[in-house]
Amino acid sequence: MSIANFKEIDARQQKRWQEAKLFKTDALPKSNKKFYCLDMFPYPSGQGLHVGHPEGYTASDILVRFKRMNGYSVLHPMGWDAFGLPAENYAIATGVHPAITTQKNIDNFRRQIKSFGMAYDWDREINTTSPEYYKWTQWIFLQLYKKGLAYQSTVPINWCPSCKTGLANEEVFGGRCERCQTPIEKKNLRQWMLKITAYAPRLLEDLEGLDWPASTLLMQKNWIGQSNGAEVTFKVANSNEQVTVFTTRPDTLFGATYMVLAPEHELVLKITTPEQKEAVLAYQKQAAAKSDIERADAEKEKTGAFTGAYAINPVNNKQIPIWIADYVLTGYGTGAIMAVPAHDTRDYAFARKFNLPLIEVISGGDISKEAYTEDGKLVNSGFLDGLNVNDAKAKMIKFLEDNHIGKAKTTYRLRDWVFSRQRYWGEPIPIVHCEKCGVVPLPESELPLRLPDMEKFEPSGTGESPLANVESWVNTTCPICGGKAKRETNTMPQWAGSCWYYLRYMDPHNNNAFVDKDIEKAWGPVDCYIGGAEHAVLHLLYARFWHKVLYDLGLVHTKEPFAKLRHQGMILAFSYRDKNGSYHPYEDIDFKDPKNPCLKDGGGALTSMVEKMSKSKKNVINPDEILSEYGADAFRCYEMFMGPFDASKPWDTKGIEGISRFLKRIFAWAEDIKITDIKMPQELEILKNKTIKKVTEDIENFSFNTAISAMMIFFNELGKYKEVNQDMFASFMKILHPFAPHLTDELWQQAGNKTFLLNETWPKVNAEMLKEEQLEMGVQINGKIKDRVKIPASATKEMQQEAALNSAKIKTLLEGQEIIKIIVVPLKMVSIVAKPKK
RNA sequence: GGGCUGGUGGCGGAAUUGGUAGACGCGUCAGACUUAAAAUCUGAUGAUCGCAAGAUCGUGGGGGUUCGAGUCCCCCCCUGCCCACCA
Repeated sequence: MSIANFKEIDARQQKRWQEAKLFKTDALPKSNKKFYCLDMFPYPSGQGLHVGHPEGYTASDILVRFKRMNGYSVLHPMGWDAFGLPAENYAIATGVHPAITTQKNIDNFRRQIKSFGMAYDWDREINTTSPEYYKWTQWIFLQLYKKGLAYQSTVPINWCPSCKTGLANEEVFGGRCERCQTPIEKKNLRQWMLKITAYAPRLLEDLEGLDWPASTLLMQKNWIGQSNGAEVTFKVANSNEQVTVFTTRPDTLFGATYMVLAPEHELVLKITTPEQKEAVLAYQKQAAAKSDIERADAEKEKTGAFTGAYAINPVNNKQIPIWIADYVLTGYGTGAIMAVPAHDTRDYAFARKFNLPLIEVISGGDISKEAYTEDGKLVNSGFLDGLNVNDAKAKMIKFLEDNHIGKAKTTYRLRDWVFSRQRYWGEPIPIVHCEKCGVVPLPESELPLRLPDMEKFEPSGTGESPLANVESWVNTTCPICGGKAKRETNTMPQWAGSCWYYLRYMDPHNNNAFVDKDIEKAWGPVDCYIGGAEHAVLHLLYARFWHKVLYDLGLVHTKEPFAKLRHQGMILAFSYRDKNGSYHPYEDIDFKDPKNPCLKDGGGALTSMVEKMSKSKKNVINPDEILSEYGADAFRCYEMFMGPFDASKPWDTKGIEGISRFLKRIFAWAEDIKITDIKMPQELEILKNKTIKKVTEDIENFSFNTAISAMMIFFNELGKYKEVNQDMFASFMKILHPFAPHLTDELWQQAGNKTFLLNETWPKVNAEMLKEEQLEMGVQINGKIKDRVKIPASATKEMQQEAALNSAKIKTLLEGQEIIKIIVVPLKMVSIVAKPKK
């Protein structure tokens, strides 16, 4: 019996696969059975692969190998999302060009990913920073521009004083920069914007029918944030001005006791009375100076100022005061609200603070204590009195529309997308600014517009990109008039390249189009997309938006890019702290007493926690080390065995030992056995069929952990046999192959086969065989399990009942008892209800 | 504050529509092999009581529905994630 050398097996098999071009995908699927399985491509960071990366890649690899063995043409590509801040920041610090850093990191990532034996077609590898790729990112931008979906705007943007760049709302968390945690400031800058809001209704509607995790669908829904309500126009008293407000509660219009404009609202200074001017200006100044953190703090006291002006409620002609306050946001609705303090918690707090009146219009609550926001009967509301909230809404909207003072209106929380960054390491925006002609898109023939070489990458600090310093690049001629012009110096955000990469994989070397139409029709859409839940909103929403634009242009044939989506959970790790709070590495810990881990050197007891891996917590696992110790197959199987695919779960290096033992046992067994044409015992045949069925279903359901468990149970039995027939051996090798491809191909070839398992056919389940199985059934008396009896899988209800009543133990227990009822659960149990005889 | 998750042995986790809780693996203990250790193999392993057969209790806590609840209903507690004045 020899010991498996997994390192050698990995190397040998990977070489054979490569020489045989085993993973090469044809230009088009062979039939309509196609399977496009996509991993979210990584950002190639300097740290190398995290143990979390291969979790998703292994799952997609299992699926792809499984589908291929089931006769599908598969597309399974990998590439690099390589633009981004870390490489640029590294360049600023060291002077090393981002292209060099990026290339080095990509080479390392590719080496690591290849070492796991993933069945990627590496001929389709893409890199978002290569001009051949970003040519088409720029090309799509031009299409967006031509459709009027890209526009310039001077907007108060989120400015990170540390990164010296603007950030999208989505990159700001809690008022701080997503990357460096610096508090955000406001800065007015000219920006390129993408009109994603134009697609808000479709981005919402088309979520229906996607096979995505429910929580992700919900997050997208909330992010788009549809709310249905009405716009109502109020005249300003003693003035020609009018204010339109948006409300989701038109039913409460009779309860409006004041109005609030956002401090930045354009009408504020026009309507403010001279007496109030000073107070209003002071408040505006104060609001502008506030940081986002302060403004977003919902717990803080309400603030505001009275303008001196009054608005006329169009339904009852009452005059109500107009205030300004920063709890009303410029960017949402119309930037103005009618305040109904009796039935809105924010208005209630504001009215209490400034002693504004309340009018109850919906009964059911106690408005002397708090705002009442639930349903109830309308009161004090003229023609709405007596209705419930929903009916009142409908009736009010009809009234508003009939009298031309308002209309039904749907608004969205979604904002347009700030699509420019004042950065070097991104796709140049293919636009020139001509002195005569203004904004001129670059002709498509001039793409790609390459990034110029640079030596210094510091941001200008004024808000302009470092590209502004490269005069030879910036100064150009206008494509229309030939006159003097300057290139756009903003670059695209990191999300740009990932908005369409899944299309490029289908046709990665096409020089004439971003993807050939027929090829897209054959491979699209992505059948299964796998990646982390952290992209549940941003990347997935942006990519859907671009896809819909391309769909409208007739360039892709489906409305949605990703038919099915699954997230892998995060891989965490145990960390151990002593009573002083210091972390200790795994090697220093004694686990003798499983309930009380302590330090090996006699130090005190430790408390364990499951946390994210980080150097400071001394719990980082390096995939390269694991791989060289246990081999690729053990790594793959362990990550799949740890727990449910989508749950976050802690890495436990002890756990991989168990998997490694499982694989070693298989190797030792396979080296030892004789493969002949003997007949195997029926119990083993039954178990084999059961296992095939279970593994097949589990792969389809992403239950990889239980699939491995089923194969362990099978092998615990199979491993006892020293002579097996070809079918038994082949079936086991085939179902294990997607999980442990190196070991199984090695053993397959050792057994004299010239083929690769990937080209073999997935084993079929013999349903007849499963009927022969002997099952153990529970017998309950009055709800408690009293005995277990054997029945065949083909047993009828009558046979089950008979078997239960024939049990000696049950007979004894039923002596002197009267049976009231017998419940038979098919193939599971018999439940007897009995009570003592009188 | 809102939304979404999840809470099962010492640990990771199993458990179709309510139907035998703890599969599989780790760890631990005992035994075999060994001069010894490692590796490997065999067995035991939810808790409590008991020599034993067995009994009782057990899926965050408390109630309920049911012949039967980890699973369904009501109340409460805790974890993690996301969003936070969206009218």
